[in-house]
Amino acid sequence: MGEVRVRFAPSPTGALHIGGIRTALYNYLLARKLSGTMILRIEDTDQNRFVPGAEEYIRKSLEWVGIKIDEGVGVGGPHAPYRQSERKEIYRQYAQQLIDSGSAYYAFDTEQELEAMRERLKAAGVAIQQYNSITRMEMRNSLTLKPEEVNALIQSGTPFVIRLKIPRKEEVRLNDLIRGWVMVHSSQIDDKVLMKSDGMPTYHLANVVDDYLMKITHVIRGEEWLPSAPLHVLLYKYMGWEKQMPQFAHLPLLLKPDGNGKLSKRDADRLGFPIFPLTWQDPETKEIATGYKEAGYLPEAFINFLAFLGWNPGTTQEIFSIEELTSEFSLERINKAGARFDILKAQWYNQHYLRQKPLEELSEYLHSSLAKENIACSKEKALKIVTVMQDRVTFPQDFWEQGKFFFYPPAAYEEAVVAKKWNADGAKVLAAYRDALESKAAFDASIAKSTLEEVTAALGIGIGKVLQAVRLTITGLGGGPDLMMIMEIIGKNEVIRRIDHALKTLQVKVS
RNA sequence: GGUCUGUUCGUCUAGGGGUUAGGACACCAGAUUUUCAUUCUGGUAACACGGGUUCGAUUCCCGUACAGACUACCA
Repeated sequence: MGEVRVRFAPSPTGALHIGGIRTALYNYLLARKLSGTMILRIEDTDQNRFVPGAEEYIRKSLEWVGIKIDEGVGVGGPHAPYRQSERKEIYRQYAQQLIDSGSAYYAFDTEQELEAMRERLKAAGVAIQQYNSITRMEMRNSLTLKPEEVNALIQSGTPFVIRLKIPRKEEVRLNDLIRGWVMVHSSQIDDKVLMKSDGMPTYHLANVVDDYLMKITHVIRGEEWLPSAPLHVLLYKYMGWEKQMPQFAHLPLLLKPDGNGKLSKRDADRLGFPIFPLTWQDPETKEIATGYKEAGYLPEAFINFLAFLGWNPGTTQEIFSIEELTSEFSLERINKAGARFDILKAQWYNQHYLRQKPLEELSEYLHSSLAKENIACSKEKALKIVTVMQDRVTFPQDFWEQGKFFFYPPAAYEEAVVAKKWNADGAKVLAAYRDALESKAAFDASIAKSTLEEVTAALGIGIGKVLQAVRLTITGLGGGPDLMMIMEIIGKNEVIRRIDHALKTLQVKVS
C-alpha cells in the first residue's frame, strides 16, 4: 500500500465538540504512526446550517490539542480547494457521470409529493417509507418521465435533485476495520439524494468524491456513519473506484455520564463540565460555553484522557504523551462499544500532568495571571506559593482560588473550625506568640516554628492543641499547606496583623 | 416500527474454552502528615439473561433482554 492519507472532515455548523476532537485525534495518531498525511477538509455543503466563525474555531481547537494538519484548509495542498462549497463544479461533473452511466437519475418531486408518498405507504402498512426501487416508479423522475418531458422540466428551471439508483436486490458488504464484516441488503437503502436542488452535493456524494480525489486510504469517523457506509460502497462501485476505495473504521460513540443516550451539550451544561475544547460563544444566542482550555485543562491531559475513551494500549500504562500515543496507537485496539463519559477521570489526568510541570513554569503562570488581576506578587513569592501548593491542585487556577490567604487576610473564619479549635489556650498562645515574633529580627518558616515551640513550652501548653487555632488565625480555614511556610510567605508583619485581628474578633467567642 | 452495531466492577477497560477474572478512576479503611490535601498500604465491587456446543464456557453458536446509531434536498 502506498502512502497513508487520512482526513478529518467536520462540518462548520458550530463549535467542534469533544467527540469530534477524538475523531480528529484518532485520525492524526494513525497518520503519524504510519508516517502518513493528515488532511483537514471542511464539509460546508449545507448553506442553511453554516455558522460564521466555526471553521476558525475548528482550526484553533486542533492547534490547541496539538493536532497538526499537513494538508487542507488553512495550509493548502495539491488537492485544493479543501472547502467543499468551493468544489461544487467537481461534484456536478461526477453526478453527471453517474446519470450518464445510468446509476443516477433526476427527480422533480416536491416536498409535498414526497410527504404524500410517505403518508400513503404508512397508511398501507408498508414497513419502510422511502424513495427506493419500488416507489420511484410512481414518482416524478427521469425514470418515469419521457426524455422530452425531463428536458422540458430542466429547461424551464424546475427544481430537481439527483438521486442514486439503488439496485433492488443486492448484498452490500464492507469490511470495517473495527467491526469486521457488515452486510446490508440494498432493499434497505433508499435512493439517496446526491445533488440537492440548490446545486450543492449532499454529504454522501461530496464525501466519496473527495475521498477518492484526495486519495484517502482510511476513513475514520463516528459510528453514526455506519448505516450509510454501504451506500458509500455502492457509490465507489458505480464510479468505478472500487479498487481505490478507502478502508473504513467506525468509531464507538461517547455516551452521556448518566442515563441513556449519546453525550450532548445539554448533559455538559447540566452536570457542569465543558463539552468544547475552547470557549465558544454562539453567534445567534450569544450563549457562552466554557471550553476545556479555559476551564484549566492542559492539552496533554485532555488528549491523554480522550485517547483512552475507546482505545487502550493493551498494557497497564495509562499515562501517554502525544508522542507515545502516536507510536503505540493502532486501529485494532479501538473498542466496539460506546464509552460513557466521566469527567472525574479527566480531572485526574489534569492533576497528574499539572504536577509534572516545572515549578518555574507554574510560578510564571501564577505571576502573570495575578498581574492581570492587579494583584501584587513578586516572582519569589509566586515560586514559593506554587512549590507549596503543587501537589494539592487540579487546575492552574487553584493556585489562586485555594491560596487567597497568601494575599489577603481571612475575610471570615470557617465556622466549624472556630467552634472546634478556637479556645482560651489558643488565644493565650497567640498573644504571646505575637509578641515573641515581634521581638525577633529575622523571620522564616523555621523561626516561625521554633518561636511557636518556645512560646507553647513556656506556657506549658501542647503545640498540637493550638496549632489549628493558629492556622485559623492566618488563613481562616481548617486545612491547607504547611502553616509555617504560609507564614514565611506572607511575612512577619502580616502574621502579626492577622493575629491581632483574630484576637480582637474571635476573643469574644470564648468568654 | 425497520436496518445496523454493541453488552466484563459505579465508570474507562485488560483478558479469553480450565484465571484467586487483572489495571486505572471513583468510593471505603488504615498508615504517614501534630491540619486538610498529597503519598503509601489495604478493601468493597463485574463477565446481562436463557438455551445449545464441550469433559469444561465469562470466552464459541443461537435466541431474548437492554442499550446505541441510522431511518432528511443535515452532516
